[in-house]
Amino acid sequence: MLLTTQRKAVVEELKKLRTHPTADQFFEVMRKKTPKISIASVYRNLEVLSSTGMIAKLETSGDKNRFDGDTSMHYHLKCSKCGGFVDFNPKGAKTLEKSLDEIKKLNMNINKFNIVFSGLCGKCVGRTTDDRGKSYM
Amino acid sequence: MLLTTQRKAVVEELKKLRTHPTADQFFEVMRKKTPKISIASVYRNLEVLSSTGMIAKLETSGDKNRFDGDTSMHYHLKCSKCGGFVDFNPKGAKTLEKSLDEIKKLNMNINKFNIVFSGLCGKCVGRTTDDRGKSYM
DNA sequence: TCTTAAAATAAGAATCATTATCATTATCTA
DNA sequence: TAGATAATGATAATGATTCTTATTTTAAGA
Repeated sequence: MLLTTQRKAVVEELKKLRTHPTADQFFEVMRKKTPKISIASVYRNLEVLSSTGMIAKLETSGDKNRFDGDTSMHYHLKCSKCGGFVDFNPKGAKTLEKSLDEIKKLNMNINKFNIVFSGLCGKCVGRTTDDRGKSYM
Repeated sequence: MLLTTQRKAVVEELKKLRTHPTADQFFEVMRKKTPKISIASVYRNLEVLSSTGMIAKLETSGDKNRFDGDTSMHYHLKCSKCGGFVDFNPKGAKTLEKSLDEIKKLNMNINKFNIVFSGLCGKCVGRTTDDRGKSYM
């Protein structure tokens, strides 16, 4: 993958945001900076950049994928009414219970969680793969 | 919401599966039992049944939503190559680190996790809402 | 058990986010 | 700078999901 001028700009602009935009929302942001950019390039580049770990793809959105310039380990809190996404850093809260206590203090009424670990299963380990997701371990 | 014969059948058939099917995959399963069923009804009923908590929706949009008849608290392990989804019960593993240790024993090479808590944010609590997600707390 | 209103269903059309195509342009390497 | 490779822009194609509407089922009261 080439780190082109456009791709650098995508990473840079995404890192400025704390809004966890969808691809089409981010297209509008990029368009203000570089009006010639194509929506196909935005989709393509968000995908390829997240596959290398330079940005993060939030795959538990319920609807569209969202992207995050912050690749450090953190959780997300999603409001099921307004659709807003905010970060939650579980630094002190080692267990799920502790995290939920912390989240309650944020005035957030959690009623659901989606926890998905992804990687290669036993059958697929050893096969050639394009998966180059960033490791947190 | 009426618990019609069809909806009872949807819940019953989904609970038989451990495959976490997408809506269209589940349509094929249902069709074998009740050939007249419409794909629109499958989408509609999986949605409404998960909104009441009778079944679970796996909001791992990475691709399509998947549905799970098992509504007990558990995590999911997703293979990024073959696309398979399997359950992980974190009963003994209180912390994320412990969970990751357990998952390694399952011969699964995790390189990513998505953790999303959902509910109502401070602004939206108190507003009327259609959100009736099942509470785990 | 009828009757009636409300809710659910089937079938297919419409929508719309995402992906694919392909000609053009940018980038890398020698 | 030239040639090879990869990326981009524009737009068409795809396909999953939602919407529409006529019909059927359901619940509950007479």
